[in-house]
Amino acid sequence: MQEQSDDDKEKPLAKRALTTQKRRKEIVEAAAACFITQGFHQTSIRDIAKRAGISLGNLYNHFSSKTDLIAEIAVLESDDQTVVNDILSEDGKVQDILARFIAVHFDELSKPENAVLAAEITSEAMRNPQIAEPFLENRAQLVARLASVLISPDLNYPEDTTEMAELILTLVQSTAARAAFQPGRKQKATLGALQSSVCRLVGLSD
Amino acid sequence: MQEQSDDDKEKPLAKRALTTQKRRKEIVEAAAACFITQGFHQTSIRDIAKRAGISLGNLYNHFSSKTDLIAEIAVLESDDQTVVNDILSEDGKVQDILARFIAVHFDELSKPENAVLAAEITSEAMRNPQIAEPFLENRAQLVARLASVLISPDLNYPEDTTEMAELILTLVQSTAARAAFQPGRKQKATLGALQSSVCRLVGLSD
DNA sequence: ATTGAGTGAACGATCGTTCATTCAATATAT
DNA sequence: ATATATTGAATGAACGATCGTTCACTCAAT
Repeated sequence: MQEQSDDDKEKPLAKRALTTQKRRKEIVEAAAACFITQGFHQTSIRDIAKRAGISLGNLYNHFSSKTDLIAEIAVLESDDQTVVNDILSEDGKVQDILARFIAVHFDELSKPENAVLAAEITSEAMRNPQIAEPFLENRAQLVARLASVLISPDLNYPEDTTEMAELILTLVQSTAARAAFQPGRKQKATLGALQSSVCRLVGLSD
Repeated sequence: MQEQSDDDKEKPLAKRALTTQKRRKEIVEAAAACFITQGFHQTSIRDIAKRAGISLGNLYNHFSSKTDLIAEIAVLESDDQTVVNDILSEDGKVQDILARFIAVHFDELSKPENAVLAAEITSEAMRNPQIAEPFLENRAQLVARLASVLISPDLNYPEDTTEMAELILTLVQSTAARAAFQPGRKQKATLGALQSSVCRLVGLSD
């Protein structure tokens, strides 16, 4: 994997920058793991450094403060919603799109790690504007997409679609969080109830 | 207010025990206030003592540890659900009971202080069994009551009422939490959407 | 020669908790 | 009723641990 071309000046991503990028990612993943098991404010910088396998001082070469790290995690977690956002943008019958959206979003958020991290972020966002901003921005985007799906077909739906989209999103996310600590078998039943509930809300047959 | 009866021995609640009880309550209220603005783990014992207007050492005469205080707050907050529990036990038409339940529960949980504290407790309960236990117990009780309301009338409802009760409770609580940070005017619209949504879920006309 | 990742000691602040002590309220003995 | 002993609320200093952050320094990559 040796490359020595003449115009390498435009690609200064040498060994140095590459490992730096990798190291940064390792730190973020270690931090996320710590935050999930211990929570934001019960996790120390030393915990994260130890888990990432680096020294205490070196962590500060990649992140200037603990707050910055928390913010980064919050942003990355919110960005994971890109997948479900894409589903809502696909073509197809409304009931199919909704069903897929609910199933995928539910599956993701009912994983205990994600549920715990989401709860931590939610709690933190209520107090820390730096966390609330990306959190609310991503949510607004998701609501807008979902609302557009609710308009598109000819479901007789004269009401405020944005309000309904907010309500449905809230329902899906919080139901998934609740299901995260149920046994796997009951989870399927909860997902089923959720699916038919949303259908009922938007005026579709189950 | 002097009372000197013969059988006063059975009522040894003298000045001492009374002020102790009062002081304990003051500490709990101070702690709750601190937890709301700073969160559990960003609040120090010194913060609480200062807010309660007592010394650091004296706080330990009333609570043996910070964890105990957090647990006490969590229990008291969950016990506030007694009001809505009573509403569900009243007699009357199902739609009226449901509407009252939703309105009262929503109003309570959409107060920012309560929303913040609830989020804090939820997050903590996922990690701390001492918090999760009373939290889940009270919730189960509320779900049971709500489920019994869903059975009682002759709404054609062959499905699992407990699952539906869980879903409705989740919807009401999380919608209220979301509304807590909306302007007051939008809150009313959200409550309206919530009311009609629940009606639709249980098969009632709006 | 310069840069920046990497290290661990060190710093000052703050944490939860314990401690010795004071003092008013209560219980007991006279 | 008076004197005495005991209790427990109240205080703030003190302790050891841990916190987030900084620092001087090494060394490989540029």
